[in-house]
Amino acid sequence: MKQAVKANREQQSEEILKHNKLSVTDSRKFILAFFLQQKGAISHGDIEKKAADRFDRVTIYRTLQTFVDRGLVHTIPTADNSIRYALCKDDCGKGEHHDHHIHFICDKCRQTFCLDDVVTPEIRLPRGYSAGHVEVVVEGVCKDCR
Amino acid sequence: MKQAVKANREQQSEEILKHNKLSVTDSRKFILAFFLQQKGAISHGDIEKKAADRFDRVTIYRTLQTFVDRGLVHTIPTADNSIRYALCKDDCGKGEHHDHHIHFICDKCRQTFCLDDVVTPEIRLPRGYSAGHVEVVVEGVCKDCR
DNA sequence: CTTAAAAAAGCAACAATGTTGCAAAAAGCC
DNA sequence: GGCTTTTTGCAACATTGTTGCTTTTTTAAG
Repeated sequence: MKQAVKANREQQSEEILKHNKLSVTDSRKFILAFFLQQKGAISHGDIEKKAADRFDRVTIYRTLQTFVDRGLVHTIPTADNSIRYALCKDDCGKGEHHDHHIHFICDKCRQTFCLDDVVTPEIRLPRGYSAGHVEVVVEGVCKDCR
Repeated sequence: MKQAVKANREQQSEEILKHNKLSVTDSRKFILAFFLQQKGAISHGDIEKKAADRFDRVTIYRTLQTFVDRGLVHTIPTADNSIRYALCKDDCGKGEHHDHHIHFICDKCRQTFCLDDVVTPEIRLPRGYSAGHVEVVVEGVCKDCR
């Protein structure tokens, strides 16, 4: 049963890669499947632990970079100097990101979530400043930990 | 003339340190004066460059950590893996931070500013989530670069 | 001003994280 | 299958951050 779910994620990963005109390789399938399995955002370290020597560290860095470049994942800023990555939703697609959603970091489980349903608010800036991207990170307790 | 301004910042730094019951040392005065001089937020690297071997790298790390612990400065999350620090305003004070303001990163000069007058908006979270701290980072073009 | 206790700085060594160049291997394509 | 392009693995290196310990500086008290 669980085997079937995993196989499905592998299948799904392969389709996503092809759809984005990326070569289908073991590491990319593995990392993408990890993203699909994961509810929250993940870091390079998370992948390295999970992969456990199946791939070179450098490969993981490069794969993540490729995914970011192609708009498959986006980065989430954190205060503790560890870049986290999360899968982009369909509406991100090629080129620009439309990640209007906010990010949530749980103080207890330390997981990072994309709250896709919560839209970033309009920010009124002082005269002279023009806004591009707005990033909102909320820290608190998630629904599983409360 | 400029000499006087600099001397004044040194003086001011010393007062802040004493007010926070911290020993007055060269490195602390230097780093605090740098914060006072700077409009935006600064990183460990910025200080290291500015200090140019006057202090050990470790001392800078520890000084920054002390300042954060004592509530003199706060950290700002960024997407590019470099922790940035900014001076806290008076209302932060001892213990908890009240940095309700948002942060602004200029795409052109890459400086980070605290927009003290812009208050973080209320965020309506999905059922089950409870919010603690809310961090808003806006990227765009600052008033000096437009 | 001198001095003893406390705090901070400097040094060295280490750990973690991220980057680059290049040769070998795998994927894509006819 | 064979050829071209892309990706991987490896090694070496750069940057960033941490820890333990000794020396120096600061503080506070006489």
